[in-house]
Amino acid sequence: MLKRGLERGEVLRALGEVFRAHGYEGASLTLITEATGLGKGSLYHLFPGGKEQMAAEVLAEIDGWFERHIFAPLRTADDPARAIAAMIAGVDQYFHSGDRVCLVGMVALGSARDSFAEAVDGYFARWQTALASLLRRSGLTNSQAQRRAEDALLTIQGALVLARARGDAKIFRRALSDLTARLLAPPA
Amino acid sequence: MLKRGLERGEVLRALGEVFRAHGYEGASLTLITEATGLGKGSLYHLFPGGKEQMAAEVLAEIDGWFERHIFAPLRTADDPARAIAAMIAGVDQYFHSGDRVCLVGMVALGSARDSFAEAVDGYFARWQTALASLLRRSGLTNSQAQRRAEDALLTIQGALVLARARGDAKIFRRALSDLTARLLAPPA
DNA sequence: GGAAGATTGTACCGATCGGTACAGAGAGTC
DNA sequence: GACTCTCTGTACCGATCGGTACAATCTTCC
Repeated sequence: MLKRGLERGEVLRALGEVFRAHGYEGASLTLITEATGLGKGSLYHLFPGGKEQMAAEVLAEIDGWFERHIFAPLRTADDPARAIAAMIAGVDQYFHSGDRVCLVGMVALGSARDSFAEAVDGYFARWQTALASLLRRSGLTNSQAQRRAEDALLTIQGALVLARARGDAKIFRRALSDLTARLLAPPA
Repeated sequence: MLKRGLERGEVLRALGEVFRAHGYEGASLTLITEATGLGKGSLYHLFPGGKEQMAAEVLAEIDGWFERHIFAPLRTADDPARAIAAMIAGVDQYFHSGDRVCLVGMVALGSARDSFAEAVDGYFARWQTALASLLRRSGLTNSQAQRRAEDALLTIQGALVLARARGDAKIFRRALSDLTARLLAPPA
């Protein structure tokens, strides 16, 4: 059991924030011990694989969250409009309306990408497939659905980058609102 | 004068590739000396401000390239369709059709953001303003033009992230092609 | 209470970090 | 050739990096 009842999930959440704030290479063990309140001894006891294992588990936890809250609902929903609204709401919540950065996207851009290529690709691939399957059920052809899902993912990532770059979270909310309309539009 | 006739511009270009490949924090002086062929002595002679100055000058050089090849033409063009096509072609060229990452976007996401906040914000702000001015001349209202320009920047950034994440540069080309159509569409 | 195992803080490791000092090589000028 | 000034390679700096070793401390169960 962990000291002070700290669960592994809480540790992972703290780790996630450190990686988000400083990137994989920038997240030093000093920063990590500060953020988690855990000494090196505890850290390496929990994660014998070191920083790489920490990052891998953080990515897996993020993936799990999206799987439960975003991907799975998309696959099973029967009302497209409601499902899309729910996805957008979930995304808005997860990214704190643009104040929070996407760790998966960050890793993809950095040099740590190669170490986590599979996790990164899988995350976006499953998201796109889940969204496309919903769009197909709403009347789009397979290729239309794939393309529109790709557009959705790329819009979310771009909005996070631009919002961060310009220090204006409203950019993210505007993009999400436009995206909702674009996803619900009738097939061209 | 530089050894072997190496110009400062060439050094900056090599530096840019190192920063792109490893991020600001990941670009160690060892990596930098290898990429530029310059020892520490030369490096610190050329850039007394160290890594931070190197990154600042690289960002400035990128900014200059976009200013000359993208922003300025947008401001003075009289044929919107041609100007937009030229911008898209320039962007496609600069980012090697999706194989190259946007250093400005990368810096924006990383923890080095605060050090270069002004440069990062200015780059996107001038791009958006230049594009919006063209769109206004093509018949859009000011707010429509601003919003559509914002969408363009975010789409480009997102496409670069997603293409990188999925290891598929075609995503970038598709996004640019769709973006062209969206920019040329009549006002809603 | 005492054995066993999980958990922890601390000291320490070699490697590498960004940066400095400085002697000397190279080029230009007279 | 000698003086100047620009440029460069190398040795070195303290700090920090990710990671390991290990003894001390807690829990748990008997």
